[in-house]
Amino acid sequence: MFKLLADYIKQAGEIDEHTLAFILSKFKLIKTRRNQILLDYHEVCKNHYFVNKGCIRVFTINKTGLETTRFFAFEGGFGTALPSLIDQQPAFEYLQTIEKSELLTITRTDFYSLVDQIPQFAKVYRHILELGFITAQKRIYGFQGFDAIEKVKWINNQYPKFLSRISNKMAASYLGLSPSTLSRIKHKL
Amino acid sequence: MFKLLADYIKQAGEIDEHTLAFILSKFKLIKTRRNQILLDYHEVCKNHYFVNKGCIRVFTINKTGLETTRFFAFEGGFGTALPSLIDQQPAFEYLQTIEKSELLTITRTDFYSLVDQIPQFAKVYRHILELGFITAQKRIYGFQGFDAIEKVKWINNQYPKFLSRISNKMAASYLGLSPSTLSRIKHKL
DNA sequence: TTAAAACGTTGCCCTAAGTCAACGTTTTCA
DNA sequence: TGAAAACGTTGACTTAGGGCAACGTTTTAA
Repeated sequence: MFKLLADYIKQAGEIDEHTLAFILSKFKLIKTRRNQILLDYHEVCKNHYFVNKGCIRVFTINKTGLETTRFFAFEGGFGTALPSLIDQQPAFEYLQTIEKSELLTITRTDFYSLVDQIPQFAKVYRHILELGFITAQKRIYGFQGFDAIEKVKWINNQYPKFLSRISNKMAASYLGLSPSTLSRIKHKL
Repeated sequence: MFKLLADYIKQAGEIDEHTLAFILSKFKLIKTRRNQILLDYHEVCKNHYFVNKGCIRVFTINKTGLETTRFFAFEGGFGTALPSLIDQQPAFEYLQTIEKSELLTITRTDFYSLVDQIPQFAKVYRHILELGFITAQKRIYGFQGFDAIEKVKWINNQYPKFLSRISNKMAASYLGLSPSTLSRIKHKL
């Protein structure tokens, strides 16, 4: 049950079994349904989630009702409303499992206690942040100056299973396209 | 000369004068010209820069010759090609001072030594990453589903001096607009 | 289990924003 | 300091992709 998470932690640096077990003891398994909301728009985020199975989507809805997907966390990755978790302001975004999922969750308090007390876990957090930053950068990089076809090729390249795993609507809202445009392009490719 | 940087470090947490002085001793002042390139496209990034005066622009040019600006670092902020600095791969982006600038620079080696040896500096790095991540997120957030006018209002809101300080061309390449469109919108507002 | 709601795809039309070009202004650098 | 290059602005034209609607399919939930 903790294998994926243990691997994730180990990859950030050497760690003894005892410390690892202590870290893991702070995580709790939760099972969620398809389309279950983990965090509502106006809530302050209090948990970090590691995806053991399934997928977390981070998305928002603006005043005109347009839905925008910011991020997907798949098996073996962390997902949360990080800005809200960091500064404890309302999230202004939703967290949702878009498939039946198994998540390992840790409270914000426990998470930052581990960061402050256990140097190896500080490294893990550093790794999460570095990866998050690079991912966000790549996305800006990947999107600016790309037309619709290039965006779709880009996502196929970054994560080949993306379009078959994610619904047309959510994929479109991630890529910044209308569902109809994405549908037409998939047909064309 | 080190005042801004010292303030930046102090804001991440309590620090004694001696440790602070040790950290500062690793930074070196460099003065740069307008439009001076600090890092070339295929180079691996070896330095982190703190902007004391002036402005660093991070940008890239794709195969069709289109220039895209990823980030501006102004006075009191850090700027570098962070993905390249982290993983020591070629940057595929440029660093440039777009105004006559004064930068406090530290080598990658010294930077990560400080991160590993001095807990307070690890906090500074954590802060840089958290801020970078949130900034990148806000930008994706701010841009998706926005039309040209909304983007311009957004940037005026985020950083009111932006359009007067940054050239039309660079501002357009940051906002993902053509220079003509940005020019027309500025006229309209 | 089934009625209702949501989704995917496609056609038609429209509009926001890009391209290109012209021209005056500003910046560069030899 | 002055010629050349780059930039900003504006007009005329073009086009990528969004909006809307229709309709069949899939999903939801009572």
